Amino acid sequence: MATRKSKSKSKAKCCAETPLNLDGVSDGELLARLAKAVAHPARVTILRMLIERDSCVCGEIVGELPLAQSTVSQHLKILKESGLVQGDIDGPKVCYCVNKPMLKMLQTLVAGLK
Amino acid sequence: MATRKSKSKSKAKCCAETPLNLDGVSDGELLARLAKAVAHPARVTILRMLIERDSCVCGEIVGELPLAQSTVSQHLKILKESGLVQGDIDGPKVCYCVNKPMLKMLQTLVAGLK
DNA sequence: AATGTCCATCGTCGATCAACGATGAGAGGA
DNA sequence: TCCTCTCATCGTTGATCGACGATGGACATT
Repeated sequence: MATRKSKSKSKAKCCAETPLNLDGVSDGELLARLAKAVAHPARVTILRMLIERDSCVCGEIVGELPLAQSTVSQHLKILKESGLVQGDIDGPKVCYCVNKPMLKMLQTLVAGLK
Repeated sequence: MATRKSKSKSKAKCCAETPLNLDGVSDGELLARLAKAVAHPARVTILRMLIERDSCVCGEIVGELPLAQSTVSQHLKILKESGLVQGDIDGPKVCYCVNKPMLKMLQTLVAGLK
């Protein structure tokens, strides 16, 4: 599958949509959680990178950050746990992309502070 | 400077506006900092309380949260350090209010994630 | 002057974060 | 098969957070 690596639908959204189930979480707590996920410069960078390109392989992220691979993986894990990001396995690589509904939720909650 | 006493009971904005000097801080770092300030449910509650009422005495905040006074004071300190909130001494009390330009900045940065 | 109220700060303790190297699991390519 | 590449996870270390009680300072009232 040599064609798989650079081919797989240039701007493809690799990730299936997640319906973002929010169990009994108040929106205050949800805002706090999402804010916490964004509360680190490296994670802001990662998030922006994933937004700019529609999806992104983990290795590219590591390549652009002055951090060890394991550290980047940790940040990605935090972003995934927050729901802002999801990742799908694509062969030996892992493709990450933004969970847009969750990002929208964050934006709505922050915009609602007024 | 005459009546800066405790008579200012009404919805007075007790706080002078701060020009929010952001020296060499990238907007990614700024977003991370502001997000960190919001990244706790108690601080979200405090922020919303300060937004709802135009200003708020510290004691009222303590009265509405299930936390010790010292803990609330810590959260207020974090919010102040982030620039999202400012506090002015008004006699024996301390009046807190939201720094609207900074809140607006947070909203702009989050809304810019797209 | 003495007292009471309001709030910030200190010191502490357990929990979590942030970073790293090392190791391991999967998927291809040789 | 064996090896390489990619990524997640483990284990560790130092720093920071989050909570509390206790202390102390500034101010108003007595």
